[in-house]
Amino acid sequence: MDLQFYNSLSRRKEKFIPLNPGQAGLYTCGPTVYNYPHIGNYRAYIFEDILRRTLKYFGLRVNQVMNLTDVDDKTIRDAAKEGLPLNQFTQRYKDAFFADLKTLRIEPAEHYPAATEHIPEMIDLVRKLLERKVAYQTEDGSVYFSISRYPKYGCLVNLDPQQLRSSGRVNHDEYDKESVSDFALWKAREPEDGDVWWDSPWGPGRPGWHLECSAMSMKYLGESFDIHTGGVDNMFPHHEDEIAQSEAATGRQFVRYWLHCAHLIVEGKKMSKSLGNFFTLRDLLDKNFSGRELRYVLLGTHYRQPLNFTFQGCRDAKAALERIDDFTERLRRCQDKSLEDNNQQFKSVIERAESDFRSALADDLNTAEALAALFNMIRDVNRLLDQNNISSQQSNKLLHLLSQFDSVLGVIEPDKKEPVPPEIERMARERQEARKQKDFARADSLRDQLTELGWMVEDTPEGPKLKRLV
RNA sequence: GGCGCGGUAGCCAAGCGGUAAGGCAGAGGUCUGCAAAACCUUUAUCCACCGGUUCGAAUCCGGUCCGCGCCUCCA
Repeated sequence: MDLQFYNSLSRRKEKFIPLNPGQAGLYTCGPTVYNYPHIGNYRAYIFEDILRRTLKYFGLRVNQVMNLTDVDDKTIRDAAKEGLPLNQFTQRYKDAFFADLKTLRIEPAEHYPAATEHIPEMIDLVRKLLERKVAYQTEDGSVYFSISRYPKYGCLVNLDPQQLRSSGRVNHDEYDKESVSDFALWKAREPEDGDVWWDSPWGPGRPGWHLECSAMSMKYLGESFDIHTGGVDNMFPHHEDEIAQSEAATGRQFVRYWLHCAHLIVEGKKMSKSLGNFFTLRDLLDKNFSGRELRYVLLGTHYRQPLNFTFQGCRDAKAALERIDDFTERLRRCQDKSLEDNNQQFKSVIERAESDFRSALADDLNTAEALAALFNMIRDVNRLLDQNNISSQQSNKLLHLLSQFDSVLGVIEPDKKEPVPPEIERMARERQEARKQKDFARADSLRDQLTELGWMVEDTPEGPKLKRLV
């Protein structure tokens, strides 16, 4: 099955045909590093991670660029509030971001360009736009993009430029824009900016918000590239403006496929600090949920569907993952038994799983369905396992298949297990001894003691198994 | 007001023209010394509501109600 994605540009699913066969250029909107990201942000990053991993699963070489926005109104404002130099302030959040990526098992991108390190590229772009007369300079030394000189404006979000209302949010310093909807390419230095400014042909200032993404994506991926992603809220104005300024500068199509992921709500309500339902990854870890569990929760809903995040959902995820863990553990312990010839049956289980999994992902990254394919396989194989009808060679094959699935999902591999303390081990052995003597009262009392210490013991045909209670 | 998304079992959630995936939870059973795990059976005659198109609709069209997002710096 061919890979297809829902392209926001055309509002329909389209077969994915990369610009260069066998490769995919991917620009994923990254964090503005002025704060710790919340779980909604992570929904976007995990969606982007699934996209990346799926492209690889389908044999494409991926070149992913994720920007770090380390200069904008908020970074400047908050750094000043804390009396820190901008780069020192943003470094804290960059570090936290990368730590979180690890916790969430998000694969690193090939490039993480920071806006502050690409000022010259941005200035070049502004220069080009001025040359092409789609931008103009104002008296204070700012440069704006002129929407009226770019007829295609609004193609992504289907907005009528005439209808853009002038919101009350227009800054006092933008009074000399030709049109309220024109957006800043370069912002002249203001007193509040402190020492955050760069020299430019138009005087000291800093880049406009959208400029970095155009400049950096084109630098690393070329003037025209395959895929650009972000949250739906970024479609306007951010992505719309990116398209305008990039295509006006190059005369070429900027991005071929735009993918946007929907938002996350919490217990049916919009996440907001005032409602007290605003969570960072740290908050979840403090509540004893793992990154793996959050990742699983986020994979359960298709990325273009609003996701209702609940703590019940996190608990459900825990249980579902335990089912996966029990299964992989069972495969690892699997030993050859007296086997009937089950090759035909085994083959059909594997084939169905593989093809269902593959077509689920191919169809616009349907992770919910991919997960269903995984669980169907688990049930089928458990059935064979119950009949002692899986050879060790077959179980190895299955473990290999699971790791292939996990190269996309990133949730199958268990978290590092706490080693079993010797004392616990000893008690389990003692209990096993008691069971052999048919001293079940003693065996059960030992099991109760183990439970109290936080360990569950399960008796399996291969001997007792200890599980940490969570 | 404009543009757009959604309402599917107790909860989460796929499916988007051919007769309801999957996970969690619940009930009964098999297995087990007892458990746990696993497996089996079971849990929506029905997909917000009302009309229409069709041999056939949760899926398409129109309308109604409800929830949500964006409309200049929020994933």
